[in-house]
Amino acid sequence: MTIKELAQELEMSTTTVSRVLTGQEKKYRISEKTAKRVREVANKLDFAPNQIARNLRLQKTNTIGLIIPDISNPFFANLARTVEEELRAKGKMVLLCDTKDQTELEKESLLLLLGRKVDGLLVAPVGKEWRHLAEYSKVPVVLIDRYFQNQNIPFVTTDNFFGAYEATSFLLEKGHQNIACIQGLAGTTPNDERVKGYQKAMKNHGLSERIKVVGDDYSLENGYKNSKQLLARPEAPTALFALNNQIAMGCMKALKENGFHIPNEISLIAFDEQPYFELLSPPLTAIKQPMEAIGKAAVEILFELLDGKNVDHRMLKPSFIERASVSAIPLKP
Amino acid sequence: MTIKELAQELEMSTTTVSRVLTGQEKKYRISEKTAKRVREVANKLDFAPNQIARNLRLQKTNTIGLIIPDISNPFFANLARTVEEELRAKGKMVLLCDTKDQTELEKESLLLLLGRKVDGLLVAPVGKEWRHLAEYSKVPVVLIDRYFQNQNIPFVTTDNFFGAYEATSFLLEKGHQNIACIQGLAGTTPNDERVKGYQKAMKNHGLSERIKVVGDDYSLENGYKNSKQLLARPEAPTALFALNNQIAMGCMKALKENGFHIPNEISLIAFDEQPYFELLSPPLTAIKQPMEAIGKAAVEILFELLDGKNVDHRMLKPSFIERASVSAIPLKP
DNA sequence: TAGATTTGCACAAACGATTGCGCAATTTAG
DNA sequence: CTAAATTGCGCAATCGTTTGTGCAAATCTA
Repeated sequence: MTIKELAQELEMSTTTVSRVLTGQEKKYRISEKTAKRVREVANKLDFAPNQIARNLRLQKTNTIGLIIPDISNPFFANLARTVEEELRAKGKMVLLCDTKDQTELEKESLLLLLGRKVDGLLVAPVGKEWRHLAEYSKVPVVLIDRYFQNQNIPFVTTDNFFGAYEATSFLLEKGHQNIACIQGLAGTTPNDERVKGYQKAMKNHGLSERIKVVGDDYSLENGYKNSKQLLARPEAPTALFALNNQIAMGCMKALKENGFHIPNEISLIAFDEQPYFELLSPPLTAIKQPMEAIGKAAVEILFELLDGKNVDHRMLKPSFIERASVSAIPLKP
Repeated sequence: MTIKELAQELEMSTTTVSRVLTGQEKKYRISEKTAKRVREVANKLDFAPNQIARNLRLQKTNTIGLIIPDISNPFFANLARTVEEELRAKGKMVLLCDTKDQTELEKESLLLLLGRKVDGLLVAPVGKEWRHLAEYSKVPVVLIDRYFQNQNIPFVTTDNFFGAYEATSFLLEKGHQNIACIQGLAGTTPNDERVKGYQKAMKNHGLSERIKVVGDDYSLENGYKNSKQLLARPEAPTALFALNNQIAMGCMKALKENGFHIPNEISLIAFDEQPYFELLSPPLTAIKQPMEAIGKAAVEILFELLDGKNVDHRMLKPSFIERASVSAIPLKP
């Protein structure tokens, strides 16, 4: 049913109907009597305006594009959930794109979404390239999680440096000196910041030469493979710091397979909390990112941009969840 | 840049430009020379047609609505991933709605998506009501996971009865007789089918009077609470069958808290496999749903519907993953 | 060479809403 | 009672595409 048919039913012009239904009756001096009748009949006939036509006319779609590297990663799934909820509350819908951590798919997604005239974009970028994000976008963009220094695209992220510094310091205070860090995708900001936090803590304890960073992506396999290699060395580490949840799983798998007892023989900390961490054995010590706050902040910033305001980035503090996967090491003489 | 501006640049009509860019040059006898020039200039100027306008004119949006109870549940997150990938390959995009397992939000989502003229709908419904799904929809709908008997809405689902029957039989063969089943949302088809599978297996072993089904939703808390209650009874079960992954987590948490050793003192099986199950201790025996196949099948069916074909439902076999959370019980005399 | 075909493109009407402007009818002012 | 002001609503353009139809120019037929 179109507004035209509705107008015929009412025996008046589409103009009047439209004005009533968009709440402009006063502005255009439609009599209350007419307005009431319009609303009643529209209701009775279940009239709903064609959004496509509205979008075209109003040059606005009330749609936000959400670009994410991997929705099956619980980190991003949670993000999507919060974002969807917040946007829905503000009358927007979300077009979802999963890039599988491939920059090419990210570019393609960007173009597709812009072609569909989204009002804005929320992007958790792959993180290696940024030009396409800055160039193509005529609409407001907010980056999430991964971002780019000096690029003037607003972002919201965890304070990765702080979290990693804290975690490493915790291990150091427990007496660990031989701590290896298994990183994710090098070159992406969160990863590099976490590595820096780890390095800084090591340096502060005078252990610069003990710094050891291995690994090259955010996968379970990466954690698994590198753990095995580390354990095989003569100077095997006494503690592992896994830079995301999937890497941590890989570590755990490797440690168990090789018969290393956690935490008696080796300690483990993960960046990224997951609900099941408390059920593992031992329960896993982790740095928790404020997922919900991140999602909310991103939407907030996006709306400020849509309002034409100038906004900066936002960096949120992670929290430290101490569990049983870390044990103290007696001080060596 | 609009097609009009592009046409001016080329000094020809929008008609011609449009026909070339939509590949109808032969049908409308545009000379190859002209066509080539159009394509070149369009490329150089990065012209991309306004999809909103196309959608309006073509009465087709190339957009599919995806309605899901909870995207933060890995089961559905995985589903979303597959669906997005399959749809993208076919040139469709997905509008995402999360209903938080509330029928009201599901109805609202349905209306919103229809207002936006999606070409079709993929719905993992809350599952208690179905009228809105059948009534409102002028577009093809495929249900996923939860479905409705006799409703003539095509669906794709795991063979829940079979999976549950198999799991229960496995426990029975191991000598368990006192097996409790902790269910999810009663009244939803997958849940009820799983319960039936459990009951059938028990009956086949002559244990009808030992059938015990408790619980009332798909949450961790439900699994936790009911496990505690079961354990407190004089005739505590020797095995638990948790009807989804979150319930299983709740069971595990309760068992650990109460100091019950799995599987020595009590066995546990979960319906729904998750990647981290193998890392729990003990690794959790589970019934794995063919997630990817489900997503693919759903998209396939949807396209058949869009092609005007008549399709029935599809029921996919789950697989059984045996791990260490079940032990045998010596036969009683 | 005249008429019939074919070739190559453009006009203008959709798609379904919103909105600036105008124009009667009614009310108010004087 | 007439002119001015107000009230109540509709005409038609517009958003950016696609497409049925028409109309010249070029080519072919005989």
